Amino acid sequence: MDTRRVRPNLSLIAARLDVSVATVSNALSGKGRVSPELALKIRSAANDLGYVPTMAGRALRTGRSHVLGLVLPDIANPLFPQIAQAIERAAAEAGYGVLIADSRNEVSTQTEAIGRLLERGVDGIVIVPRRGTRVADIGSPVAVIDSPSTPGNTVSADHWQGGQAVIEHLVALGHRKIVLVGNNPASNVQNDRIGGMKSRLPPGTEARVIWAEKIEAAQGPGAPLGLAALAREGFTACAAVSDLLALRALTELLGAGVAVPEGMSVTGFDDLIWAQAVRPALTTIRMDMPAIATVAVGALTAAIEGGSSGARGPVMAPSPEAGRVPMRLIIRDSSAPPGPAIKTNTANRSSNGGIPE
Amino acid sequence: MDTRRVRPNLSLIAARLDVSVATVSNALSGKGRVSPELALKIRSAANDLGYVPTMAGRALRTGRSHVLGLVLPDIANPLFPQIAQAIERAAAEAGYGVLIADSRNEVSTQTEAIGRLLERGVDGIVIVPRRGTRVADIGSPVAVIDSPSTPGNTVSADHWQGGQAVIEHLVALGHRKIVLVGNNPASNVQNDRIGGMKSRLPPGTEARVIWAEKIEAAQGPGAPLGLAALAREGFTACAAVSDLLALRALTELLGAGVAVPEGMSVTGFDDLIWAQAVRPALTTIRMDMPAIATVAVGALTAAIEGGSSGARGPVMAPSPEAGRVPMRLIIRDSSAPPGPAIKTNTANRSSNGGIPE
DNA sequence: CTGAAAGCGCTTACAG
DNA sequence: CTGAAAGCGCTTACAG
Repeated sequence: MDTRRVRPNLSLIAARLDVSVATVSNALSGKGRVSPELALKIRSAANDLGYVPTMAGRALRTGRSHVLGLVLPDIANPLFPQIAQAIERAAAEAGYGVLIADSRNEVSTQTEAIGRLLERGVDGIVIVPRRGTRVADIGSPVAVIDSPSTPGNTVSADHWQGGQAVIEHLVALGHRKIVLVGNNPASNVQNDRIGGMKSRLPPGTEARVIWAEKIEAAQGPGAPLGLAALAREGFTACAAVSDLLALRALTELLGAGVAVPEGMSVTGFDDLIWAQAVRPALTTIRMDMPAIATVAVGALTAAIEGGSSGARGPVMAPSPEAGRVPMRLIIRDSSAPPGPAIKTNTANRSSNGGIPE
Repeated sequence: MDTRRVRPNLSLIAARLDVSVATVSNALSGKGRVSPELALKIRSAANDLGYVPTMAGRALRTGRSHVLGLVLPDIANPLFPQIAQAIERAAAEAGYGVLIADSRNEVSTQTEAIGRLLERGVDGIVIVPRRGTRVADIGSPVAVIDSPSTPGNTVSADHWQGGQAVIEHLVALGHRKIVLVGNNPASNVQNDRIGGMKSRLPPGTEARVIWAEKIEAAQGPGAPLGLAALAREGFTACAAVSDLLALRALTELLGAGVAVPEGMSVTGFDDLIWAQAVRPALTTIRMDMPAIATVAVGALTAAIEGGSSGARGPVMAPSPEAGRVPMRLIIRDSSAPPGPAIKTNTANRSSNGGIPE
């Protein structure tokens, strides 16, 4: 009754048309060793039967799975959707699937995760390390996103340039006393961002760097960053190394009665989903994930399909600079010129703070 | 020179030990048809050679890839990390890999994505639809997370119960006038959450439902939700259907000078990463993703490995109720008893709002 | 232009 | 307990 009980294969098509499987294979792969008429007939038969090539067969024969692995040592990282989406698209475009693996931020699990991926026969691996864990030669093409490990196989956002763009923006708005807010001073990415910021401070400007983890270590978890006090000292802007920190800064300032951006401008990094949800919406700077993914996947597929000796181990940009993708500033409402002696956001508010007596 | 030039296979091991590949296969798969001593020798040889089974060969022979597909129609959804992590873990535990596919929130792309996954030979698919798009029978086991499609193949957080838990919490704190904040009235999930909230309002309490999209449609994009005015009307708490909305509510309130939680308590939904980053940290309610993933993956693997007729098409809970996983309330600082006539958060603030004159 | 054959690495009846 | 053989679906020299 059910005509398509079994999944059709090349033999079925061949039998239907009374030709050989080799010819069917050649016709379908379009290598052009088949007469146009026959090829047409074969293709339409394949279509009618709902033929879908079995990857296992192809993979076994060719030695290529056309699957890439994506290792996220910190899958809880809120950047993950952007990364996964970009990699998946770039891979799909290149004819590859993406197998994910979570290494739960542990080195041992990362090794395991890579192993599992390799067992599943991935042709190459994209790794996004949290800290710059050095990725050993795994005997397969590897592309590292965002933290240099083995030189030459890394692509990354240009965090330094991103930091510069933020400061240029704030300085152009007229800010002269700026707080730079980091979380963890041991992070390469954060140091790059802050380094870039510092490098663009014109003479006559003042910057103060604060690290959230240090503050918490000293004053206990959840301790306030003390930005309201800095506002009182005359700082008019605060540039955070992440949207998460910017969010914390923003709510802390608003809660302390410092209006944003009038009392203090706030900027973030990464343009995560909530940057647009807060009020004021967050000025931030965004990685060009599609570009980064294209570089990573492109390097991988080149190594895979190029074959031979180059196909094993790290691939990618020969110089560390080559793999740096510029970041883009996105200006929203949380940054503005320093307030003209605006005291606070009392304008929107009844004298008792909007709470009925 | 390089001893492990080629990837070792069963034949290599067999040759090394002068036994048949069948025996090697049996020894390694531990089916117990081999004498203990031989099995031991084979296993150690396999180990020495660094043998890793080739999935393509196994898949071709057994017809099982041991890979599951994960279709995210909205990969940009901030819940994605939680979902992907939970599914990946549950799958890995069951011996399956996870291939991701992004359908970019379009129906046509969703069909394509499923097709790509099927071509790659996945044994089953987990789908997380954004709206309740009905998933057609694709001839493979399917588990749907979160939006009922074909009845009986869905697992979901119990959004209704989650809404109830939020209101119970607020009512217990003493709130009697509560704003319920939704985004899109067409969303099943949001309606479930709000429905649950309403169902737990005791007599004598008052609730007002507002929908962000409606407000924006009427007053333009980015229009304020008007929560400060509601605070003035005597509302003391605001329960949002998502952390994103709660974040918007929180910043809007703080910006308007209404202290949180003193002037108004705020609660969210989902416990996304930023719920802990804001000040005050957000009281919210969390889906039990690991449990949901376990149900989804378990149903899939049962259908796959159970084989026979049940292996095709939707699988899972027979009744719509069976697949409902309870949500858990997480109490943080943004909810508290209604302020005892606290006016605003002036305590932390100099009279001019922290801005130097 | 077309086909017969070999083989990728594995597992599974089946025979001994 | 062990092995010889077949076959999963595909592609690729090779021969005609």
